[in-house]
This record gives sequence, structure tokens and C-alpha cells, in this order.
Amino acid sequence: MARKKDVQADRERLSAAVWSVLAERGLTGLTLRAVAERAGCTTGLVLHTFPDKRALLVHARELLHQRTAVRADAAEHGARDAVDRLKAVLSQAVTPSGNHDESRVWVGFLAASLADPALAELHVAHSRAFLRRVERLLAPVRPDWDDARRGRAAKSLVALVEGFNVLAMRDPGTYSQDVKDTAIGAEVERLATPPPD
Amino acid sequence: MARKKDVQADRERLSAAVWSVLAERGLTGLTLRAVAERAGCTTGLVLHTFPDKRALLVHARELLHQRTAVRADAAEHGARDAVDRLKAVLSQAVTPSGNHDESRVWVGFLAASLADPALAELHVAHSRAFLRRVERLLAPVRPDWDDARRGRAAKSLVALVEGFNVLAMRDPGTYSQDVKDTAIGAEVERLATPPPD
DNA sequence: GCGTTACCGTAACAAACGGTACGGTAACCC
DNA sequence: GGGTTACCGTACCGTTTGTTACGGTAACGC
Repeated sequence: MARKKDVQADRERLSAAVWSVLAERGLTGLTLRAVAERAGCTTGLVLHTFPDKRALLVHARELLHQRTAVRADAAEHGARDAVDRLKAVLSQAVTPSGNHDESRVWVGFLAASLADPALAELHVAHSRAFLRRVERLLAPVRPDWDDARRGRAAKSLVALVEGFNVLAMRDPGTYSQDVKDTAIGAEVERLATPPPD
Repeated sequence: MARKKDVQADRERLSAAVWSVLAERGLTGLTLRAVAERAGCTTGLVLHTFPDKRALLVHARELLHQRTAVRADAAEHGARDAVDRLKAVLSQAVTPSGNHDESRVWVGFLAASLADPALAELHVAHSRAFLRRVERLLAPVRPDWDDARRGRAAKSLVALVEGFNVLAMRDPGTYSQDVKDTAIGAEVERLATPPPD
């Protein structure tokens, strides 16, 4: 036996490097050497921690999914009533952490998923998980609706959020934080207000 | 003088090849050799028609923008009243031509724009043009609103459309054509119905 | 039909890619 | 503290990338 290392920590650090490179240099610039440089090591460590590039991307994608889920949980937990919970989760989803880095990373993975079935599967799974979360939060807001009706409303809310993220990433002036929050707030209020039908 | 050729036709053919490769193999698979093979020629013709790869991508992006604008014009022209016009343009924007190829191409260009300022500028220009179109179509629907209010509503509609496109591309089962059309139709109807405020 | 000239397929280039193999180095156990 | 062993930086491999240069070929004017 000789020295031992923290493989898990290395994986997280390399995944963070993947996000950073993806946000800054795009999918084309996402090379093993660029990731290694960003993580302060060489390709040796990268390919000893992961079997190949695809596995690295898959892990980075899964970790990103996990982190966003934690953030959504926090937003959900911090809200008071049902309407606030829904609004908080949606609003948090369109609030960029860094200079829209998260959106850029998200788009990078989306484009990469067009050529990698494993990434495609992860993307769909993540997207559906968020949809289910919105459906769950919508249930106490509109208990008078049936599942089908709530499902359609949830899908529209998810589409609104995803659309704002993509648009704000490239044109943050037009799609400012205020614009996004106001739109989401108005939409949720409209869904929550009594008018039956 | 010797033989002459139709440069414009070559450019359109090569741009179409770019779309095809982008949809099928993704951004990573978008190489000059793949484009040449898809167009039935060699890289010789490609780099004699365009100075370099970036110029090829920019032209393909511009032509795509132009084509979608023509389609939107047609949808707008074919509708009867103001509400139908708005609904037709939005619905057409979420109706995939081929097997979501257009969405894949759109995402590919979006990801490519992260590393190419020229593509980024084109993307924003295209996005803003679509937003202005929706604002223009929304004007006769809600003449009682001021520009700011209409602008916010238009941005929400655009976000809804973009979001549906991205979501349906990867999960067409969950976000079916019926789901998208119903949601857009309901949203437009809601905007168009009298209830003031 | 022949010479001229533009076109574009062919081939090669340096650089960079993902991935492999080896060996020096440093940490652990006894 | 010395021997052992796992770690990972270094160097290299074959392939593929964008791009350049050349030359055969085919079409046009006369």
C-alpha cells in the first residue's frame, strides 16, 4: 500500500473544470487538455480519474443536475405558502448564478447530447424531474383541476422558464431579471387566482 | 476566360449541407469534410466558395434566419384576423419541419455562438427580429395596452415558443405537437379576451 | 478545334485531438 | 527510516482537424 487519494474530490473538481471551460470556450473548446489546465493538473490525472472523455462529461452532467436540484429544494423550503413555493422555484430557475454561466453550460450539454445518447438520456431525465416538481408544487395551488389540466399548465411554466434562460443568456439586456421575474410572477398569479374554468 | 459557375447556388447547397450535418452529427461532428461529403464534393470546393469555416457557418446561419422569416411571413399572410395571425406565427414556430431537425440545427448554432462572436450577433439579431414580429402582431390584438405592457407579453410568448422548441426536441413524447399548440392557443386566447387590466 | 483560363479534386501540411504507456516521485506501513 | 506501492506528470501514438498549394481537367472565345 502507498499513498491514497480522494477520488470523489477529484471528480468534483474536474467536473467543475468542465463547467468552467464549457461556459468560457463553448463545446468546441471543451478538450481534455483545457479541462486539465483549468483544474490545475494534466490529462494524466483526468484520464486516471475517468476512463474517457464521455464518462467525464456524463459525471459533470449528473453533478450539475444534482446541484440544481439542491438549489431548487432550498428555494422550495424557504417559501411560506404553496403559491410562494411555486414562484420561488420557478424564479430561482431563471436566476443566473454567475454571468449566465449556468445557462451556457446547460446549452453546451444540450448540444453535446445531440451526439451522445448517454447525455441525451440524462438531459431528458433532468428535464422531466423538474417538470414533476412543478406539477407537484402546482397541485395544492389548483386542487380543483385534474391531473391533465395541471400537467398542461406545468409544461407551459417549464417552457417559459427554459425559454427565458436561453433568451437571457444571449440577450440579457432585453430579457432582464426584472422582465423574467415579472412574467413568471404574473403567470403564477394568474394560475392561482380563483376564476374557475 | 474559361468556365463560369453559379457561386450563389453553391453557397446555398453548402449551407444546406451544414444544416444536415449539424442536425445529424451535432456540433462536434460538424467538420469541413463532413459538410463536403454531404454536399457531394470535396473540401476544395468548400474553401473556394468560402474563405474559411467560420464564414461558412455564418452564411448558413444567415440563410436559416432568412428561410424562417419567409415561413413566418407565409403563416402571417395566410391568417384571417389579428388573433389568427398571431396564433399562426407562434404555432408555426413550434411546428418542426423534419424530425425536429430545425431545432437541432438551432441548438447547434446556439452552442456554436458561445465561441464565435459573429454567430452570437446573428443569433441575437434573429431573436430580436422574431420578438419585434410578435410585438407587431400583438398590437392590433391589444390596442388598449401601452408598448411596455405589450412588450412584456410578447417576450413571454417568445420565451414560451423557444422553451417548447428546446423541450420538444429532446422529449417529443412529453411535449407533443398537441401540447404545444394547445398551450400557445390558450395563451393567445387569454391575452386576446376582453377582461381589461 | 485549339489555346487559354478558371475551376476544383488531390494531396500534403502543421497543429491539436483523445487516448496509452511508462517511469520518477512521494506517501504509507512496518 | 527503508522498502513498497500507488499515483500522476511526461512523452508519445495514430487520427483528425482546418487550411494551403498544386496541377489536371473541362469549358469558353475566337
